[in-house]
Amino acid sequence: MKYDFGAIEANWQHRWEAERTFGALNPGDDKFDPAQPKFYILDMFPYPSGVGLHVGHPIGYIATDIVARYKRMQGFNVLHPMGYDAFGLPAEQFAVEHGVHPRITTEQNIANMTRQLKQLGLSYDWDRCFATTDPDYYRWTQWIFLQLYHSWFDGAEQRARPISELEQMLAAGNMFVGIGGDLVPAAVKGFEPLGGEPIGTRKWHELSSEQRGAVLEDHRLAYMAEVDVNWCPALGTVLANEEVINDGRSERGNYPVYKRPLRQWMLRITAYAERLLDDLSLVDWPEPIKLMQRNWIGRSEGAMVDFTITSASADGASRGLGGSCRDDEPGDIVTVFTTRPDTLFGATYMVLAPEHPLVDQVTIDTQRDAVGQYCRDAARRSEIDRAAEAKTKTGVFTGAYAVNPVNGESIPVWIADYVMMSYGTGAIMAVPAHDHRDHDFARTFDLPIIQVVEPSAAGDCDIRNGAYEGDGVNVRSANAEVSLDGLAAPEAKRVITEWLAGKALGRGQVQYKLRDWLFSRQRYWGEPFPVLHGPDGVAIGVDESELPVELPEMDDFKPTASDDPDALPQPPLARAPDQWRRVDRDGVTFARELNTMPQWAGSCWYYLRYLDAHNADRFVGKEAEAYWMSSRKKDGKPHAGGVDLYVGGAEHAVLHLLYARFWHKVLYDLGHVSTPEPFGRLFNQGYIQAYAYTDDRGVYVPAEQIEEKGGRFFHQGRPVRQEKLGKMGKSLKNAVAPDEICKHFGCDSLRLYEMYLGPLDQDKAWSTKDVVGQHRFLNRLWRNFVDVETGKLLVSDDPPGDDLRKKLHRTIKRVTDDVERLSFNTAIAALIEFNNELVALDRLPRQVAEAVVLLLSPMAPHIAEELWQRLGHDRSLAYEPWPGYDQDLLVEGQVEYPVQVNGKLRGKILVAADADDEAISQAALGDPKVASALAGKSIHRVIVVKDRLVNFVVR
RNA sequence: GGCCCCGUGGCGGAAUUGGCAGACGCAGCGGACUUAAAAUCCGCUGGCCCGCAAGGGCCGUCCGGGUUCGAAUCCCGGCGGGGCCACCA
Repeated sequence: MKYDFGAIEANWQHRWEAERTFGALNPGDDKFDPAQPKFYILDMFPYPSGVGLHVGHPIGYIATDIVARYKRMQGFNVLHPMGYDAFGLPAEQFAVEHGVHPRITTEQNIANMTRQLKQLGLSYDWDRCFATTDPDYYRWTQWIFLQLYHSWFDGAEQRARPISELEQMLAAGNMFVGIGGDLVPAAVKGFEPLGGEPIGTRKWHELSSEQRGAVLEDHRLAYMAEVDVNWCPALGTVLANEEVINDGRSERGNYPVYKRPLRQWMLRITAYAERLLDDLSLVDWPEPIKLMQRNWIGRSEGAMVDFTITSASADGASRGLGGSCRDDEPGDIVTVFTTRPDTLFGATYMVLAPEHPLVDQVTIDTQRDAVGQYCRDAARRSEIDRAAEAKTKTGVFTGAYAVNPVNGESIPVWIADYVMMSYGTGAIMAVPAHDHRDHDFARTFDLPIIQVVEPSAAGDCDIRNGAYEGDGVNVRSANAEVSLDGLAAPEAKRVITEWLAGKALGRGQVQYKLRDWLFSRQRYWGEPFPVLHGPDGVAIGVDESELPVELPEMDDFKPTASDDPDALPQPPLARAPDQWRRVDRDGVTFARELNTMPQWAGSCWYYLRYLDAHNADRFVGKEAEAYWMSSRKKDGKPHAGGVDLYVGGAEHAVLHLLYARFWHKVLYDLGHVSTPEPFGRLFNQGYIQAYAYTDDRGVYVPAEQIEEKGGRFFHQGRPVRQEKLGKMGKSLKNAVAPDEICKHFGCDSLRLYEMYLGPLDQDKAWSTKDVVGQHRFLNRLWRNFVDVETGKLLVSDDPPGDDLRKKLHRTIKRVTDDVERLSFNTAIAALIEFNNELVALDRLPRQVAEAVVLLLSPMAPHIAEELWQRLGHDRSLAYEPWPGYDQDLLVEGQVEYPVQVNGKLRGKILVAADADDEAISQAALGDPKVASALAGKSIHRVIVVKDRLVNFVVR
């Protein structure tokens, strides 16, 4: 009886589904065993794409499936779910292309992908499956949005709190509202911000209701604000910073993106910058991903420094040390952020970003036309153009001067697009001697360059050839009150920052690159905001009882795309029926928010919904959440808890993974989840790549139709060129569907092949012809168990011989260790090697046969289940205990030692395992080859490394 | 330009801690079975050299240096490939 993988795989997939073999039990369920440890293993869920899966997709799914099956056999209560991230641009674009409603195409795509996933024998608990587009799901996405909307971030306590508590504190007089809307705790008596002037704090009862609303709005974690957003006309929507790549193109589609001031929904992720940074120390993630998040958050320490602006006609230098003169004629103050306050004495000019709010105010009349022209040009260009022109510095003089507060020097104020409004204060002090960008600019416009740092290492540093940005000690850095001369940078920074703070001219400042998250999209296929706008323009959250706010049915759901940068975003929901858009509340007509949430909203919390996927009363039940998310580590160290193993591609390093951490922390602060981090351990699998082929016009031809002859490649008889390896997909025409492979070789072979390709975290090249190797292995294994002629089981009840038993136990150890460290390629190699040992046997001892089947089962579950059944078991092996090994059997009676002479291998000896060093070296000396290599030489030193080798050092 | 990762046979890779380089698989070659092919099975397979053979020698983990009794592994300097960021003050 041959190995009929087709019938076997279909049969077992059917049985698993019928018997609900992989259903996970929650606390409170029948037969739930609280003594079992839990293991939550999660894949990044896919978009239900129209073309379905190619063989590159499931590499991570197969890996997690192996771990899930292995953990079940280890006695864990395993949660291994799957779902679909179905809102968003790809689904909508697919629907638009096919002229079918996205709900329909999404459903079809989900059905097809589910079929494909099931065909791979993945042990998901399908009962917990959902799509982010299900109203039962996005109801809770909207609910979480409302939690954000109804919360504020308490900076003093570094946590989110209900906005009602802020209102109470303000009303009770425990908190004052500062001039800029900053909250000032009443406890800080005599609080004085910059400038040393008494702050105009107002009490809550002194504010009008509109002002109160505005103050609250200013502190909500979800808020509307007019900000410079990334507007992508070609996609017809605005985008988050994280969705804009190369500083000026959309991540999706690679279209140009323009900065436009627009009123949009924002999420206050910046409030969490410090915690998002700090808590990376709690999680077990790949270092490169942590680094990318750190870089994205972009913490830097420096100082804010105030410069007073004077007009060109005023004699700036006569004003003396800054600050003291402000009382009589308070000129405009421009605050700059710098990470190099130690170089303040070398600041020879100042630059404002073209978008800086004070540009108009500081510009003198004779420069107004030039400045206006320059700013308009800068605004018209997309950021990518600005980046492309980065080589040459451009700028325009405002005619104004600023007073350098440390030395009273009057320095010119320029406008230049190399300063970004989006970072720091949008204004810089320029130190051309010690910053290469400032240096370039100063050269271009012939501005003075003053060196204030002397390189500590004696060497010729000519500041006229370029900026010196390295270490050194300060020179020419003293005024009547403070001197930095002779100090190294860290000390100089500290001294000058203290001096500035003492004079109320500046203060130390921690700055982040992270921006608030732009959360509106002008799309149809997304979660509607649970928000209503009143006739007075004030937004209110809808009542929780009214959730979900369902998407209206619409025939025309297309986004309004344009190639005109000046076009304005048009949400498709503006075309929704009146009865959806208008809502009556107590006789007042409210309008629904017409934007929708971005793609990322649904994936920010899906891992929580799996825990309790059918809960109609809460986004997740408290008990289920506490059980599945709890930390397994009991070593007393702080640990993130959360998902025990999260596997997915590295492309989500700063998008999904940062957003989800942010939402999770808000939910944590509000008491809705029990762990500070969502994903305790993260693993990035590599991509499967494949060769692509181009014809003589450079057009890609389908890789599956390529024939190879003598190292050359042909498509329909014509020679084609093999391109570099690339990610599988439509554009390179190099995708291979798993369906084909399953049909030819079976999915067990496919699973083994994908895992055998190499280390899980590396990119690997697909080669269809190589799959046969794993297929041969399974055939060989089958023949070791089953007589192909008669179908009889080739198993005996005799115990295995000592030698075989040792080999078995060594194999158990190898496979166990390898699976533990996700090294599936070597685990499979160990099984192949052991199986090759079995070929020589007429009959397999039952003990050996059962152990081999169990060891193989996580990787090739179908053939394993079939053999397990033939070995006489009626139940699935999914919950059979994982084979253990006997330490004693791993120890050999005799150990083989390689013997080296001066590090070169000269012979091998067999020595009793308990032999001492002396006996080992004597045995080595007794080896004829070693003896001849040593002949005539004097032994200088003998190195014996236990269980490793012997090395004679001779002269 | 900055930061990070990686370079091992014809190919994918193994070598978990500085200790026998090339496990395992693909491809290739030779053989068995077959009318034949596929499938399957057995053997060989890093390079160069000596030998009829058994066997033996030298070289070898991108290149050049270094540390060490000993380096694919650690350090320094190149070269090549990949990733992330990119006027972030």
